Amino acid sequence: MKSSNGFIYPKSRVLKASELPRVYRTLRAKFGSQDWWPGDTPFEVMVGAILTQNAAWINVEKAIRNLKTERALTPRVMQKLPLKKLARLIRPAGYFNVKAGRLKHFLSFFFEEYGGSIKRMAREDDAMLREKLLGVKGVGPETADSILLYALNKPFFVIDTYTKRIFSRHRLHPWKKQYGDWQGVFTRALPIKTSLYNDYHAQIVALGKHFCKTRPQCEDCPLRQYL
DNA sequence: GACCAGGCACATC
DNA sequence: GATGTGCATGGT
Repeated sequence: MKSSNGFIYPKSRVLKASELPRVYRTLRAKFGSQDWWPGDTPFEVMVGAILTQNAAWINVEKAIRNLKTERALTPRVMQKLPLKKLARLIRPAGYFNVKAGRLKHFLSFFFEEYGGSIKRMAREDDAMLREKLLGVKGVGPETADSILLYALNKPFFVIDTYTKRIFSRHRLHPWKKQYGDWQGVFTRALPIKTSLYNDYHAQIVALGKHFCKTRPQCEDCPLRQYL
């Protein structure tokens, strides 16, 4: 199987969805509990979820550090911050003009719907909250689910590029490959449990970062046994 | 200098 | 409904 980065992967058997719990245990045994998301407060997690869109996390950290230095990592302060200044602070995260706008859109939503209160937001009905988040310009399915899962501890499984890449390689993918189809594969195979969804996605990212990118031939990939 | 990284909106077919 | 494109920095 040839990947987008040009490497030839070993041909895999078809991984079954019913094996996903065991795959998790394998990853967990290799990487240990990941204890995600890296963020001090729910608001920081939400901001990080927008900033990390198609960006390397190391660069997101720089942007967040800038916001902290300016004491701008609170809803009220960030909302008052001029768009240009916000863009300048988050510059290292890339697409800074776009993302500054997206943060502003999110803040408007956050204040209009919940008065800038995480607690009030968390009291919203789960499915309704997801719909509302998806209505915010700049918040797509992955960002919405990241916010729901990692900022608000609600059971929504996050699908990202790593997930699609890794499990496609093991030939486990939905017939249609839209976000919701992918999500269904995992939620149908796993118990609905926030802590599991949380750590499973974190394990996938750990795997994606350390193996499928830097060691694409997978001599020592923890999932090699499933090929 | 090319390629990639924890996406999304929008245009076009 | 699928596919293509713009957005942009910083590391490899």
